[in-house]
Amino acid sequence: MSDHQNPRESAGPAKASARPGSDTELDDFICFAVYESNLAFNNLYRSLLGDLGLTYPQYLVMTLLWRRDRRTVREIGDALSLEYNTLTPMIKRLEALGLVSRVRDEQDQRVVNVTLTTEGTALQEKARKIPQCIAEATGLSVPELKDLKARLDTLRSNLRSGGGQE
Amino acid sequence: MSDHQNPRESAGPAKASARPGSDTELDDFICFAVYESNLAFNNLYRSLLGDLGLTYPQYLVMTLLWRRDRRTVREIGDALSLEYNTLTPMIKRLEALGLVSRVRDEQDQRVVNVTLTTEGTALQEKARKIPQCIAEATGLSVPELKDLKARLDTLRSNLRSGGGQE
DNA sequence: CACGATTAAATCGTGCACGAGTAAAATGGA
DNA sequence: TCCATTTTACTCGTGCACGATTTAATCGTG
Repeated sequence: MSDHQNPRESAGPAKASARPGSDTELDDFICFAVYESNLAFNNLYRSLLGDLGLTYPQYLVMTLLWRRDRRTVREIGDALSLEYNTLTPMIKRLEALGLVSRVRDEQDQRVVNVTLTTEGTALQEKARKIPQCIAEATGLSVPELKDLKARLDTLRSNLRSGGGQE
Repeated sequence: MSDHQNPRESAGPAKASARPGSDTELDDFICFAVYESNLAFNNLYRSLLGDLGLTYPQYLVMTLLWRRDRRTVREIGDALSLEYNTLTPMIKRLEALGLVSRVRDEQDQRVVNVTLTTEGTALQEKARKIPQCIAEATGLSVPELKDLKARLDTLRSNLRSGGGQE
């Protein structure tokens, strides 16, 4: 009925950055700030990764493999907090692109090992400039980024422990 | 080839929260911290919104309408940074749930006005406790949340201005 | 050895997000 | 007035994310 009823006792008022032009009516939702920041990152990555033919989640998987090759699907899922039903199709797409190969483990036939192909390894060169571009696009200094990351890690840890098995 | 080559001059070292158990190999990516926080929020909202039969993006749309009813699809898209191709099916699902109605504007036949149904308005009562639950699940104080939100707003603004039309 | 329980992975269905393309209404000059 | 342009919305195809279910391999314990 009424026009502006804010649940401000919960998530905080935070009317700081309300510019007249932008419709920031969900200012007091911290989750919305995270949601929007994630969308902004995705869109930035989309333009940067277009040359490589990768999506952002695919880039994360490739980054893991560039750092340490030969991982199981489960290991990748643990690192990215993703389930098999997300990863299996995604890794199959990377396989179709010729970047990774999926082979059953000899010792344990349940396990699928994901390894880089020559082409997948070579792609790392073309991706080397990306972290630098991202860091610059944030417009924040290294200490600021470090601090923000620490706060987000705390937030994420709290959210998982609270929502998971309370 | 080599085992650990970190692009740490760009996105910051940030080896602070590396616990032995959790596989945090993407620590130095600020984007990854945002990505993971967003996933954590989504999963928390999923459990909270299950009773209402809403998804998180649907909840955001409903929240906008609860604050001010009768919005065009464009207004909703501006508020959430979403395109028509995302919103049109989503709002049609809300319509199928009986929560909103979509009617063409009399003056401008291009415009579709989205308004709450009686049922949609009534749903606000059941959703009233959610912001409080979310705020508590973050485990952060109101000043901390306010500060974190301000930093994310800066980050998002920088990302958009840099990646958009440079 | 046998057999229930656990684990790794895959499949299916739903919904969000976006690029590309389409359609129709409204607008703005020449 | 007329027509190109803009605006609003929609459709289609692809990929991510997850709940629910399924399959196959391995483990554990009697």
